[in-house]
Amino acid sequence: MTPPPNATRTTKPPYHHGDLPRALVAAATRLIEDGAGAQVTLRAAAEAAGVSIAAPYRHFESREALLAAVLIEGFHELTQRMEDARAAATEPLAALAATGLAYVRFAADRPALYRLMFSPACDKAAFPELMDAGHASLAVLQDAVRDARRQLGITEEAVARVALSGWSLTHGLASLYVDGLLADARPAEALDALAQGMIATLIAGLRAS
Amino acid sequence: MTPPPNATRTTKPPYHHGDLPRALVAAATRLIEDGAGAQVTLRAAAEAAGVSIAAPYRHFESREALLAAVLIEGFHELTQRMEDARAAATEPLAALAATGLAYVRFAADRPALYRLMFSPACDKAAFPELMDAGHASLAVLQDAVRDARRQLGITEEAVARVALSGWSLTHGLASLYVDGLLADARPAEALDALAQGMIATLIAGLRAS
DNA sequence: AGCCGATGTTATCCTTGTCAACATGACCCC
DNA sequence: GGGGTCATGTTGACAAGGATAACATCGGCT
Repeated sequence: MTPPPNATRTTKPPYHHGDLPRALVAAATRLIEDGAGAQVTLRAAAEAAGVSIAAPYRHFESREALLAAVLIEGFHELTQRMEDARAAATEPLAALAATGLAYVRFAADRPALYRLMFSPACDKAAFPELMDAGHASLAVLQDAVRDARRQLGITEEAVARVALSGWSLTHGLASLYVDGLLADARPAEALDALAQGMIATLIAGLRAS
Repeated sequence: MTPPPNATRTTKPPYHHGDLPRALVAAATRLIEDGAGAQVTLRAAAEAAGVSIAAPYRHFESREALLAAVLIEGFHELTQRMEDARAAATEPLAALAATGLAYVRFAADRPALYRLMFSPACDKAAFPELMDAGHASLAVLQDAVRDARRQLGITEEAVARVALSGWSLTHGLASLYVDGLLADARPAEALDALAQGMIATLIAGLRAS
């Protein structure tokens, strides 16, 4: 798994070692999910990628920059999952609920990564690309809300605010889950059920206004 | 400010230096809020408290333990604020909304601290007291929900689940705010308005079910 | 008064982020 | 094909910071 299969190979293969940037991101991701969490060490990532300690600096300005790259990829995956879920539904309200559910499921599937994506371990303001990736995820939810505007009975200007409500709700639930503050909701099914219930309640509240 | 005035002196004054544990927690809190964030350094806290580098180890097992103490105090303050807000309202539904609003305001007032309180910088599972402090805050919200059970039209067994919804919503909003992902909602008033609207929507949704 | 243990200090080690100086080898151009 | 050039990778070193050990100090108890 160290040499990641050229899954979404968009950039041309760089130099003689292979794709070191990608290898480093993959190694760091793996380390994070294997328990290192926010304390991933640049040295460990370099070693896992099979290069020397200083090699990463040819591709990343700092440890934090590597972390940012990992998180950006995380946001891309999140965006993808939300888009897929949204596209699979046939009806706007169902699509909206599915989008929210996909969000929570992502957090449940990749808790360590999700945690870092919303942690001060990486100063988002310092990495515009990271901020953009985050906003791209939010945009999916906004689109889903816009599609369900009629069913929700809201105006176009309210879309952003309503999307924010949805994001807050799912993000809050997901955060509590990955932080272990949800003693119950242990099996993933329980979390799923909780998320679905909450989303339904919020939608009901919107329609009642 | 190095020798902190014995503000809420509850433990007996220890030894000859004064109350070093408290001084360290205060110093660390200050450093965190002055921009150090999760990268507070044990050395800096020790220096700010006017003691040598190794002194903190007489009172805290590790840097993380000091951090945990800071966060515990943060949760206590959060609990207090929620309780005050809840007590000030005269009607159950208003009390519930006020409790949620107090939560968001705490995050807005002390963003750096709030951030750390829900970050992987400190492994909550390793500090039972920290976990307890967090649960105490949640308990306030649960009590507020229980008081409004009739108005919300929910059963006693649903209380925990509904409280969780409310916590998720407010925590999500607060998290997005302190993470700077809310480009809008800059002035605190906007955040207040957003929070109130969301809480009202959620309550409406609960009553509609 | 004199002991004891809690508290604080000094010296030191180890990990880790970061940088500078050097090595290498792929690609381009003639 | 051969040499130049620049991106890429390596070695070595430094500084910051967490952690510990050995020593120093001071208050309270007997």
